[in-house]
This record gives sequence, C-alpha cells and structure tokens, in this order.
Amino acid sequence: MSSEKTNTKTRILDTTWKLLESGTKNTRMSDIAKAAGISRQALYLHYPNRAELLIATTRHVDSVKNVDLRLKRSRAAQSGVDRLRAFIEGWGGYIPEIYGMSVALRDMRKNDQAVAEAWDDRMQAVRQGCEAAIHAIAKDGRLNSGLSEQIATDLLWTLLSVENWEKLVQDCGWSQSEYEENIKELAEAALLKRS
Amino acid sequence: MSSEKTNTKTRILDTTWKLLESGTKNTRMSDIAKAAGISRQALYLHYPNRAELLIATTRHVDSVKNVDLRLKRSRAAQSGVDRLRAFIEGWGGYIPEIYGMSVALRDMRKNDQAVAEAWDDRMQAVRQGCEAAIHAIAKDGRLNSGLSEQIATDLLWTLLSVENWEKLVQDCGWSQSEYEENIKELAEAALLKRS
DNA sequence: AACTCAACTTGACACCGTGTAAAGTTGACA
DNA sequence: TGTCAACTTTACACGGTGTCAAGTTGAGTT
Repeated sequence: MSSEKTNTKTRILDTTWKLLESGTKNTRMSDIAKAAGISRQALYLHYPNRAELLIATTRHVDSVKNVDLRLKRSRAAQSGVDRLRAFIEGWGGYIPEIYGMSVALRDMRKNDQAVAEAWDDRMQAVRQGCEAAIHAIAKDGRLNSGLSEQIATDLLWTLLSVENWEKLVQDCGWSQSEYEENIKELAEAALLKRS
Repeated sequence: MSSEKTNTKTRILDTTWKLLESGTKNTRMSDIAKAAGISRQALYLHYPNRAELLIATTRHVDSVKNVDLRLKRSRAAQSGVDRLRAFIEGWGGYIPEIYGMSVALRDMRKNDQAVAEAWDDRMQAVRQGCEAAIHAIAKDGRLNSGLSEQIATDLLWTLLSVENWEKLVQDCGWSQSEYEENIKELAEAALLKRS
C-alpha cells in the first residue's frame, strides 16, 4: 500500500535526521539502514544514493520545522533594526536544530553536485533574508554610511553562517543565547549608522 | 645520500603544496606521486600516510612563507588599534596563500586525529594573535565596554576564520583588498568603544 | 486455494582510494 | 665486485558506495 511505503520512507528520513543530529560519526548507509530497521539494500530501494537521501532529509526537516515560517516572521517587524534582530533570532535559533545535517551536507558538497546545489539553495534563502533586513535598514536611513547594501548583505550573511555558529558555540563554548545576543550586538555595531 | 633524500622529500612537499593550491580536486596520493615524478609507493617511503604528508606540507609552507614573522610584525604597532589593523593585514593577507592547503586539512579533520591537532594548533596561534591585539586595545581603554576581552577575542577570531575569507572572497566575489578593508572596518566598529 | 505483486531480504560483486607487502632494478661509492 | 639506499612494479586487504540477481513474505485478488 502507498501508506505503508510512505511510512517506511518517512521513517528512514526521521532516522537519518536523528542519526545526523545525534553527533555520531557513523552515518554510513549501513548505519542508517540498521537504525531504521531495514536492510542496506532496502534503503537503496527508496533513495538511489546517499546524496539524495541527505537532500530528502533536509527537505523533510525543513517542512517539519517550518523554516519558511520562522524566516518570514522577521518580515512583520516594523523598523529595519527590529527586522534585523528578528531575523538573527529566527535563523540563529534554527541553526542548532539543523547543525548535524548541515555538517553532513557540507562534507558531501565537494564530491557531489546535487548536494552542492541543495546547500547553495538553503544558503541563498538565508541570504535573501539578510538582503531584506539590510534593505529595510537602508530604507529607514539607518545603514552605516560606509557600506553599500550589497556589502552589508555580504557581511551579514557571512556573519550568520553555520560555520561561525559552530566556532562560537562549539569551539568557544558560548551558549545559544550568548551567541544570539553577541551576534546581534556585533551586527548592529557594524551595520548601523553611528548615532 | 642525505642531500638526495632531502631533495626528493622537499620536492614532494613543494609538489603537494602546488597541487593543493592549484585548486584541482585531484590530490590523491597517486596524483601527488605522479606530479612529483615518482611512484605512489615511493611517496609512502617518505611519508607514512596522507595525513602526515599534509601536515608536513603545512609545516613546510609555514617555514617557507614565514608565518611567524608575519604574525609577529603586528606586535611592533604602537597603539592597540594599529595592532589590530596590522594583525588583520598580516593574517588576512596570509589566508589566500594557504587556502588550498587549509581546505585539504579541514576535509581530513573529521577522520584523522593528527590532522585535527595540526589544524587546531594553527588556529590557536591565530587566536593568540587576536588575544594580544584585544588585550592591547583594552589596555588603551578603547575596548567596547559591552565586551569582555574573552568575548572580544572569540569574536575577532571567528571573524578572521578561513571560512569567512572563503565566503567573502570566493562566494561573494570580493577582492583581497576589499576583504581586508571591510573586515578592518567591521572589527573596529564592533570591538572599539564608540567615540 | 492458488496467483500476483510490492516490499523487503540475502549474498555477491565492481569500483575507488588508502595503506601494506614483497621482490626486483639502478646507480653511487667503497 | 659487492653493498646499500632510493626507487620501481605488482599484488593485495580493507572500508564504504553502489549494483545485480535470486529469494522470501504477506496482504489482496480472483
């Protein structure tokens, strides 16, 4: 039955997600299969290769976690500055939930075109959020006069990378709220016009 | 003879370096051997495995390029702020020269303890430079009052990561001088007391 | 009760890149 | 002439991905 099929498929995705997010190094196809309670070959019946499985998993997680909603929430903000803050909270708060997956995607990027594109898509979505926030700030006349909207967007986008979150939270031992607070401060100090 | 041996060994390191820095994807042991004009097995006679070869290559490059000198140059600066600028120029200007290698190291990090340690060593050296610059700024009474020296060091260190350089220069298409200028501006805006 | 069909299993194998092992070549120098 | 180090060639084991082919199992026809 189609519902049976769907159950197995989503169980695979949930298992993959869990495994990636658990921080375990072992996310070979055989590990995922074992964790999902099926044979390695059955995995290949549902997803043609590891790349497609990972990509399907990110899509699955995005829909379960409702990224779009999170990122769009910042659009409700009145001022550009509030928008910036809301966006940093929205995206910055999402990073820890997808960190394991993004590490896996990153690792496959070099060797797999499809994965590279999927990753770039995600990052472009984030970039658009940055762009919108910067544009709103510029419209308010609050953008640092030394910066073009383009440069400011590049900077904000870079600042909000998963890699920076990783470095600050994982390597430097910051808490999530320290991360969000300090990044907000940094972004405001760097991007806003000195008043 | 020992001089012959040394010649081959350093030729291997130079070849590896060149290959990594050329941006070519192919840096398997066999590719390196071929490029160095020896058999794959001969490579293993000189370096026991890929990890050791890469690590030896980074050490080789560091000594040829004289990183220590570059990073120490910033210590000559009079004020804390000048020191910050000099350090950003010194390290930021070094990144493009070691980019290919650092990508290779990063890729091996997950699977190899020795590589992870070598990478962390490099990063700790950079961190110490950041720490020293921040400390000098604090001593001048110019550190942003919202930041502890620790937090400021974490931020600067993160800001100056190879990953951020990669994103801005490779992905956003910035020139090296745009990178250095804008990062200096950003660092100053974020870290210095508002005057 | 026999038939079918999809979902799954088991087992084998090819490919790639790393690393190991062993026997053979070459050339400098004692 | 003999030795020794540097190197070569050939072969193979291993781990992980992906493919292939021949079962099994069980629910749903007919």
